Amino acid sequence: MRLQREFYARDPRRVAPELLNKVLVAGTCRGRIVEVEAYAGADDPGSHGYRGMTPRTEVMFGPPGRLYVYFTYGMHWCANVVCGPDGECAAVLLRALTPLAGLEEMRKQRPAARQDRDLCRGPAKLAAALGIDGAANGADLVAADAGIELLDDKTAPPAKPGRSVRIGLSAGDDLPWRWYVPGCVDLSR
DNA sequence: ACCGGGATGTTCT
DNA sequence: GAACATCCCGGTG
Repeated sequence: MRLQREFYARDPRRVAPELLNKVLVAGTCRGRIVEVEAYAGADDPGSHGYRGMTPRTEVMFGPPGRLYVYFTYGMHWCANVVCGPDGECAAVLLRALTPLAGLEEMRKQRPAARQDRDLCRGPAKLAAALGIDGAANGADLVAADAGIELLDDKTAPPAKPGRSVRIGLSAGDDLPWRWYVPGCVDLSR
């Protein structure tokens, strides 16, 4: 069943570990979430929203359950799930998936991937594999806007998720707000 | 396997 | 003008 609004409307550090083992659907593609990172607002120097709302980060401050998709390094898109109450800056970055369906489509959209295990091993890789770009920014997952939604297929999150500091940051890199499925072969890096 | 550098352009100072 | 929630490729061992 599809995740509902109240699931998202909480602290991203609470939502993040619960997103593990949920299923991301985008068109014909599906993947199981195995790695995430939480981002907050004014108290999180690693967040895009640290210095307040800008045109780019507007969605992050809006209602929960929407997709925040940003462009970085001149070529990559990354997808977040907006969390917390409307008006607060909070989101969870999707960092890695285990591919479940639509593998042919993913291979087409990720020509550089040598093996299927490389299709969704990283935030920009999974966005490319599922065809998620700026057009999906602000899409409401609860309404399955743009064919994108999050499902609970009754696979429980890991009882003891792995946890570490977040990856690739120059500030806020001391906060242990990354969670992952321990031992999973599809993690980033 | 690991490491180093280049790609590429939007966003904000 | 600098930074950037990254990835890919080509080097070496």
